[in-house]
Amino acid sequence: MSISPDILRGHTDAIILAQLAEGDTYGYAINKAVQQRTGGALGFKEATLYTAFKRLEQNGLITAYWGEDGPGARRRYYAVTEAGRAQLTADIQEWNETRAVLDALLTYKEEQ
Amino acid sequence: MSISPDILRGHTDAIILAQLAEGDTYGYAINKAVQQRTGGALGFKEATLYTAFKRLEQNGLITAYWGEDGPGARRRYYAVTEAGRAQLTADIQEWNETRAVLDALLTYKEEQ
DNA sequence: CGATATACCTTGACATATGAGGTATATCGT
DNA sequence: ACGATATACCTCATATGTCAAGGTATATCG
Repeated sequence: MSISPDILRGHTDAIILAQLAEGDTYGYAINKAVQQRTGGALGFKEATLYTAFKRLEQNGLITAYWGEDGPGARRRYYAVTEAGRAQLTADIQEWNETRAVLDALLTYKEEQ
Repeated sequence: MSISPDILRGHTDAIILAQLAEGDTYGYAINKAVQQRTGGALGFKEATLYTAFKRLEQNGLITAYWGEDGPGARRRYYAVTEAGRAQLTADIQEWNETRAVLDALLTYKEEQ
């Protein structure tokens, strides 16, 4: 089983911000990194990814620039802003709260 | 901070099914139970709740009937079906996978 | 006897993920 | 040399679920 769209929803931005917090990178690489880190359990559809970049940039959470080197010139790199880092911190906190809440509501069944 | 709509999305049905798995009950009571169990961190908007009941019933995961006793006659009770129990099991499994994936992608920051 | 809690429901608006489609270069095997 | 695949970007229309806003009615409590 993999993660459904409705479950992914709301976490996309946080995942991207978390990747960018480790250093500037570009869309394709972010997606590969996410796939590797999750053992293939989670990956973005391309439309999801680029929609998210647009949204994050419009919200001032990331900035974008084109690569300058030869073969990487076609890559669009992203950098997280200060506001983006603050948002990531808030997102992680919300995730911790979400995990506690859903564990309380869903995991009782395992105890039976 | 409380759980945002986009984070809640996709978990609503599972939460309702989990409540119904403990015994038949009705909308208002489900919402109160969820609020109590989460210390107020999570509660359904009424429109969300009744939209979910409709969806779950159409998908054959729950069945509905009106209460028969005096003051409870206005209550619409729901019961989880076999398909609903199977769905809940799958939902819990997906939640466990989601928790592992998001912990891997988001919690690195705590280690710094 | 007025305010609040209980209890149900519908409709339209909104945001996000995605399918489907498009463009172009680099790399690798044969 | 060249076809297949990977890399790398993008847009548009659509589907779905949550919610704000609105409505109705009974029960309870001060």
